[in-house]
Amino acid sequence: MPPIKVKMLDSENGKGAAKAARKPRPRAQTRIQREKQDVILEAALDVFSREGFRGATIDQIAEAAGMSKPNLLYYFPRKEEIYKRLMTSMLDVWLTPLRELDSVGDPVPEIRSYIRRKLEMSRDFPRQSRLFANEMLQGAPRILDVLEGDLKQLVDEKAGVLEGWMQQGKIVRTDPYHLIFSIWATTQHYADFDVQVRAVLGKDRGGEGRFEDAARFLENLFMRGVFPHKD
Amino acid sequence: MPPIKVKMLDSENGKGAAKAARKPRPRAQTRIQREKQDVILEAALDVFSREGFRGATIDQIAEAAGMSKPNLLYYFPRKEEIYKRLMTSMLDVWLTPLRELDSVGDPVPEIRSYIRRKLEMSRDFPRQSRLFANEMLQGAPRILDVLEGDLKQLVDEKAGVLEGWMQQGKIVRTDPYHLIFSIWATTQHYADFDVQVRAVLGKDRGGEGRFEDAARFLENLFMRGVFPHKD
DNA sequence: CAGAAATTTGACCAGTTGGAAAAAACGTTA
DNA sequence: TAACGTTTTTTCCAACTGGTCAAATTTCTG
Repeated sequence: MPPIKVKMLDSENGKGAAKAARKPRPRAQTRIQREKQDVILEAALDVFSREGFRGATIDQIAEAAGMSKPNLLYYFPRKEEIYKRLMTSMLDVWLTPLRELDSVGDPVPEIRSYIRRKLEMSRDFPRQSRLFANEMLQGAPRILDVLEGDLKQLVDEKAGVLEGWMQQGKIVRTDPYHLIFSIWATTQHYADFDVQVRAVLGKDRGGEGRFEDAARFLENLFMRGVFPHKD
Repeated sequence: MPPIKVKMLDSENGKGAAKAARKPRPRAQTRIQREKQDVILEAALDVFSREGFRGATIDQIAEAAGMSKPNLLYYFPRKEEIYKRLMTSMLDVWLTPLRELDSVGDPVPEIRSYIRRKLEMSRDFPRQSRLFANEMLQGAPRILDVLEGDLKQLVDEKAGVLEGWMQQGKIVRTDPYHLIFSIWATTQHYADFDVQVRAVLGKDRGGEGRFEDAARFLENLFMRGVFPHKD
């Protein structure tokens, strides 16, 4: 009955999707459908990223989206659908910076701008970062297959790129996987642990400028640490 | 009625604690009380670190602790008590490595061993790390005062130590706060994002050796990045 | 061992939760 | 405007939630 078909990263259940409608015309999405779905996803991002999957309630999401619970359930027949949709779309965006790491480019600006872009994502999409972190903390029960599949593959490839640069002597010889981890960790920290960062920096230094400072610091850390130095 | 008095980092509610017992003898803790409380806290750490405060249920904790819900509630009359106890004791342990950073020592081994100890904590107490991370993701509603108080104070002090070293030219001149953040981020990553790390490293490299590799990598990153280099 | 204190259990409760069903309201288009 | 598909609201429910309470059981102490 629900007119929304969601592409999901399902792995186990293949039963709920049956129940063929009498009029099998899916009939393309309405304008309202698209709009409301966006509103819901936006609200859900807020709630899920704070409370995690179990901690979030449909009521909270519905209220944040400015609609009644049954109305919300009309668009996403179950809580998990919302979460999955958020997850997949987030993962896609989230990995774009790494995908753009180009073996053809020069290592220094390539790595530098990768770090910068990742930091910008923490600044501009902190909730997505937290959503992801929340899933990780829970042991990634819903996206483990993605991690072991697409993500591993992408990282393997980029680790290869880094290793190539190392062999050419363009960057210091080190573990490419842990290098990637450290970039993830340091940049995402500013989204996931934002409260702590701001609390420690205090009112004066905890403003928007903290991202500038972080960028400067990280660039320094990685450049001096990762690249051969001759001074 | 409940014989357990918990030291908590309360900030607002000062009402529930009243209700003076008729026999005001607190009567010291029983052996059973100590044992069971430990069992409960252990179980609660498991559940809270995975599900967060809201996501965790007393039933889950009780089952993990091998006792009935009312029995558990006999020792900790409310869910929040358990959480607070975990939080305070965890925070204390968690900051020990930073407290030990000694201004008198030599910067290189001091910072190096700080990183090592933090990484060891991620390896040996990953659930504590995740518990903390979970609280951060939620905006630290229950420990914000600690962050802005004790934690900030400690970090301010240690940032001062780092700055001293910088002025002596013993370490590279950089932002001491973000340096501390980056050590936190990179080391805690191996606890909080453990699933991801293992998924990406794969079966062959994802074993226990990953902490060795991480230690080697991080040492390299920070030493070469933070300290003046003359080769 | 008796009695008291400590511990455990079972039954229970009110509020919340995810979700179903159906009817009502709305919008569109022939 | 009538008919039909879409959207929204109302009502409802069973399972789960945090927590209470009194009774039953176990453990300790004199």
